Amino acid sequence: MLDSKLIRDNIEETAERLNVKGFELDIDAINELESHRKTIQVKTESLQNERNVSSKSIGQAKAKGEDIQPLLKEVGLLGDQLKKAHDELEIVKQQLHEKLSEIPNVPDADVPVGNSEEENVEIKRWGQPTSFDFEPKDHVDLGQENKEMDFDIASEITGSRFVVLRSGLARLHRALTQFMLDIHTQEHDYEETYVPYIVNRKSLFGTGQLPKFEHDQFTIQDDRGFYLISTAEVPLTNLVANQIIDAEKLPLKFVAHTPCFRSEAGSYGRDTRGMIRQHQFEKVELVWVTKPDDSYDAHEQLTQHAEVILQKLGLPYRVVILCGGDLGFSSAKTYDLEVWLPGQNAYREISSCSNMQDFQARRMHARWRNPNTGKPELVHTLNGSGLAVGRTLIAIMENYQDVHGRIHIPEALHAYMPGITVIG
RNA sequence: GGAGAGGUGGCUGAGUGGUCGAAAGCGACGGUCUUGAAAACCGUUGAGGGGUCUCCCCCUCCCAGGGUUCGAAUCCCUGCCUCUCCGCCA
Repeated sequence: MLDSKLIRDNIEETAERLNVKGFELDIDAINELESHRKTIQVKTESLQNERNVSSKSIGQAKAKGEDIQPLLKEVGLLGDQLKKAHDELEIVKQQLHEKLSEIPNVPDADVPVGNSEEENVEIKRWGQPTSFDFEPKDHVDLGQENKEMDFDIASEITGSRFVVLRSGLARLHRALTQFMLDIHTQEHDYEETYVPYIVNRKSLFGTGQLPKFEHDQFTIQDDRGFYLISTAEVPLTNLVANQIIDAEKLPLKFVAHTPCFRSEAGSYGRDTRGMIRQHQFEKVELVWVTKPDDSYDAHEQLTQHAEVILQKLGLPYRVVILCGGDLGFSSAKTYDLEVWLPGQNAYREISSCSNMQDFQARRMHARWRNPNTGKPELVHTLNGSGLAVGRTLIAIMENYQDVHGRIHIPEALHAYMPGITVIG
C-alpha cells in the first residue's frame, strides 16, 4: 500500500512513476473520493465532538443533582445525524481503501523501463553455459529414462502439474533443502523458522497477494477463509505484522523451507512440460526486515546469499534486474537469478529477490521505533528465494548429466547424500 | 469432541455506565546526586487518524464485529484467540 499522503499531495508524480509498471492510476476517481472523505470526516468528527461535550455535561449535571431532562432533549437530535454521517464516512473510507489496496508499489528510480520480461536487463553472469560433447537431454527425458520422475502417476493421483519423485531424485530433492538451509543458517546468519502453510486473508493482504491475485491462490474449502501459501514470504513477512520492533533488533533475517501452492490460473499453456511450473513445489525462502535506510544494501546482500547456493552447486547463472512491466505488485525493485538449463538452452528463473520497501509494512502495520524521533515508523521488508528447490533439482539434472543419462551429484551435496555420487 | 476460566498500554495488573486513554508496579527515557557507575529521589513515557497541522484543536482505539444508552473498558449478543481439566490423536 502506498502512503495516502503521497496519493494526496503528489498524485501526478506518483501516477507517472506507476506508469513505468504499466499501471494506470485513476486520478480523478481518487481525488473525488478523497475530497468526499475529507468533507464527511470533518463533519462526522465535529458531530462526535458535540455529542461528547453534551454527554459530559449531562454527567456533571446529574452528579450535582440537577434536572437533566432539557439537556437530554437537546442531545437527542444529534444521534440520527451522527449515525448518518458516520455510516457515510465508513462507506467512503471503505471505497478509498479498496482503491488504494489495488495500487501496486512504485518502482525504484533505477528500474529499467519495459513491458515484459524481454526487456529485463542482464547485470551479471556467473560461469559459462555448460557444454556437452553429446546432445543434452532435458530433465523430463532424463527422469523418465531412470524412472525416478513420474508425471503420469502424479496426474492419476491428483491431476496435471504435479510430480512424483523416487529414489535418487527424491533423495536429491531432500538433500538440496537441507543444504540450502544449512548454508543460510550457518554461513549467512539467518534464523531458521518453521511456519504455517495455511494462512488467513489478513496475512495475504499484508504481503500483497490479496485482493488482486486471489486467482493465483489455492483456497481451503472451509468457512474460515483459509488459503494455502503460494510462498513462504507470506507467513515469514507477517511475522512482524502489527509490531513495533526495537531498533537494535534490526535487521531480522528469517529462512524457512516450505511447500508452495500456486493455482497458476493465468499461465495455462506455459511450461506445461516438466517440473518448471507446478501447482506444488518446495522453496527455501529468505526474508529480511530492515530499517528504511538499510534496505538497499540488504537487497544486495540477500541476492548475494541466493547466488552463493548456485555457485556452490556449480550451476551457471545470470542476474537480471526486472523492468517495470515485469515487476511484481508489491516490489519496488527485483533481481531475478536465472539458472542455465541445457535442456531448454536458456536461462530460467530460479530465484527472485525483491525490495518491497515500506509497501508491505504499511499493509501489515510493521513498524520499528526510530531512536532519533522516538516514534514508530514503517520498516522495510525484502524477500528472495534461496532457492526454488524443484528448479534447482532440474538444473542439477540437466547440467550434471552424462552421455548415459546419469546424473552426477555436485560435490557440495556429497555430505548430504552419503554413498551416492551418481543417480540413474 | 465435552467442561470451565480469560482476553486492558512495551510487560505485570486494577478498573461502582458519567473528565478513564485508563490506577499501581516494572521497564524505557530525561534530570538531580556521583570522578564514573549503582542506589535513591524528581519528572517524562501508548497507538492510529483528521483539521485552517512546526503552536494548537479534534476524532478513534481497553481482542474483533454488532446492540442497549444522552454517555460503554464497564451491560447484552455473535465471532476469534489463549489457558486449564477430560476424551481422542501424530
